[in-house]
Amino acid sequence: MGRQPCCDKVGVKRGPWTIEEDHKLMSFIINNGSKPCRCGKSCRLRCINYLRPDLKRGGFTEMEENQIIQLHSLLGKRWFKIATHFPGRTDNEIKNHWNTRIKKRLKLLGLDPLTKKQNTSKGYEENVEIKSLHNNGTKEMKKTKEKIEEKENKVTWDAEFHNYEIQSSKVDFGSCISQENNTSVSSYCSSSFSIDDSSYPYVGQFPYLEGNSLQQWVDSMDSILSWDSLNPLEEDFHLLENKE
DNA sequence: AACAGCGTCAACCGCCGAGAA
DNA sequence: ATTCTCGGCGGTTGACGCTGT
Repeated sequence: MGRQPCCDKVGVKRGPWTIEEDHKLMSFIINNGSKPCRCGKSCRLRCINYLRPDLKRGGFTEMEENQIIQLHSLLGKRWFKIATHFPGRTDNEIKNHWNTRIKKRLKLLGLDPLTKKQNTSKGYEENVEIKSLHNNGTKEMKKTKEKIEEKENKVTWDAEFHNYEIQSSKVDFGSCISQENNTSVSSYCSSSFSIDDSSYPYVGQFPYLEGNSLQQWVDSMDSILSWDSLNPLEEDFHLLENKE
């Protein structure tokens, strides 16, 4: 058995993050606020997987997918290593994408997700056979084909949206804030957002970023992302909380 | 309209290794 | 040398939204 999970600590909150907690965490990172009542591990994860300003959002492009497949055959399930080849992507994101989409895509193509070779063992073909027997074959196959096409169209759209996001990320925070005052709370919370909602979900939500460029934020994040100083500061946090 | 099944993804779990005590 | 603590990272879970019946 391993050690007890750090989140078992009394008074340490778990579950989905609230906007307020994100604010606290961002504020804590920038060094003028209190840390949310979460364990360091959870804060680190939240920052890496969600709050990082250089994060790309939206679906993976076909090129990215192919690159993931290639890297997976070279590195195996070392998602962190794979993620280092995709600036703005997290290991979690890549892992999720692999498990939910790429695996299936390879299977549909009759390829073994592990070896990427044509799957000659029964698995895939058997599936198709069973489906044809049970669902009158051609109808089901047509549906599957339509689904694949639909998803591929989505990927193309997602790729275009990516470009939009990349362009958005080049914009200075200061100028963004004035444009983004209308950003709704729901779009901030959501992991996916429409073009109408505009670029990064937290832009405009952190007034203390005003005047700072995105790059400055990234730099300040990088300097603390080792999180070495985070746990000792938990005590300070409690003191600050009591003062509030 | 209601329900079931499925897909997605954020967040947590827990093992492992490194480094400190 | 041993024990303890913590961060890293792959595996897993569960909530939520979407789609089909």
